[in-house]
Amino acid sequence: MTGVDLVIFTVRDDVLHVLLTQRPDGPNEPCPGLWALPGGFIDVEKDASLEACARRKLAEKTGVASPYLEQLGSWGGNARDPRGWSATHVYFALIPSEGIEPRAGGRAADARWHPVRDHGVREKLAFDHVAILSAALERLRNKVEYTSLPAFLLPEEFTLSELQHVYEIVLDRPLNKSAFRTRVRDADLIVEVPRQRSGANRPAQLYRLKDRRHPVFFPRTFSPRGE
Amino acid sequence: MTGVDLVIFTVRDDVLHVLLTQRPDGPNEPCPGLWALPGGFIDVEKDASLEACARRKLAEKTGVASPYLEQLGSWGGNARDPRGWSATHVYFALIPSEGIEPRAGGRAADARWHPVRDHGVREKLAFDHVAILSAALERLRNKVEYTSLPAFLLPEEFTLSELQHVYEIVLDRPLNKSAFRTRVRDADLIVEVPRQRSGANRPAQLYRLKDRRHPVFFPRTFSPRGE
DNA sequence: TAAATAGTGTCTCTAAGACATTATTTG
DNA sequence: CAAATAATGTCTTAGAGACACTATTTA
Repeated sequence: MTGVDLVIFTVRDDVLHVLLTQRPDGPNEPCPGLWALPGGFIDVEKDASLEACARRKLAEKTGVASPYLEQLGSWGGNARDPRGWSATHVYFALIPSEGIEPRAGGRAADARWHPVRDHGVREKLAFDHVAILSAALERLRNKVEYTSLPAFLLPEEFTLSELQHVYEIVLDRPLNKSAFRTRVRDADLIVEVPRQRSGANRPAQLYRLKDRRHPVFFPRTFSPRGE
Repeated sequence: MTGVDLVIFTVRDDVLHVLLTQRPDGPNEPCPGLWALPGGFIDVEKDASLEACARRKLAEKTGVASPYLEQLGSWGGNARDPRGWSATHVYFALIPSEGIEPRAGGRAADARWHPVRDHGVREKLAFDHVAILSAALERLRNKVEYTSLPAFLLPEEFTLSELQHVYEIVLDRPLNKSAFRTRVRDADLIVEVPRQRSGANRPAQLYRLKDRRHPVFFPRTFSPRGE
């Protein structure tokens, strides 16, 4: 049986979160009551491709129409599901948290954002989802070093300080301000919008992405970890 | 029906090659006579996992026991195979060409190395294998910029000049000699072997990889120059 | 000796990092 | 005014690129 699973990340209250659904209880249900990555099976009528299936499930769970989505990989074997040999195609999504509340749908008894600590989530996960989540985190943290991925965690308009802040959250380390700004400018990934964010201080210029679907690759990583 | 396909690269006569098999002719065979990536279906008895299946097929086709192997991604949809909705898990392998001759096995009428030009191969390919090969090439060429992947295309012992040469073949551009050498040295990925390669010139020191399974990631790409 | 390739040294340039400084708002 | 954050400038440093130079072998 071939399925599609999703690792959906967002940032809420300055912490990275992942969306999980609770497995239903029941006599023939595998991993009853455990938290799992949202997913399901391909509908050969509705889904023209694997990615179409992933987009459909993502819309069902979050209501987000066009988030950043990329394939993470696939996991398959005889040990991951008590019912026998199985394989799943896993996709990886980044969405802004503003105005998004997870929806319970179908057999997913409950869907909730879970804060991501060091290498995963506090709760015990179903199937091999610990390994999948861990791979997703590794992918995210690697790509943050040399791409514009964190921008997809922000709402449509954002300031440069806000952008730097999500980078710092995902990387879990501070970045240099002027280096960050020249890098972002040089990469030509954002455009000014004629508006500013004001507060009890100097107002900040607002920007939006030139392309909300494709990330930009920087020529270097942030900090050559030569150590 | 879920399958596993392989994109197996090697370098022969200073040119990148990919291994292809010819589809069998027959009344109910899809894409008869066209060249295709080697692959097949999972054997739930023999294959404990997707990767195990890929390694088994690779050994069958090439006889290579422990090559560099990584997952490339999966392709699935209703348009890729005339028989209907299908999905395949694709793996990506790099092997040295020395002493390796492709083996025809099972229904693969013929297996041959095909030179890779710009974006693929001269022959028409079966199914969606043009897209898969193109993705594999993109992955390879990207990773060559910041990893030690090309080293897996060389035999166990090699000189620094030979290593630089495979990089140049895959990248299709010359590299700076001294920069290349300091980078490789600093990355701590090779060790000297007490032997030299001699010819009609100064003999060259031979090296081997410290780890023939995992690539090393360099802190920067080769040429950040914004084209 | 010349030819050939191995291997190193020097200089420049780009972009990151550290950190100080200036700018512009509100209370 | 002070407080707060935005935005920029200056100096240093790491590593890539260009390219010249030295080293060591065979014929």
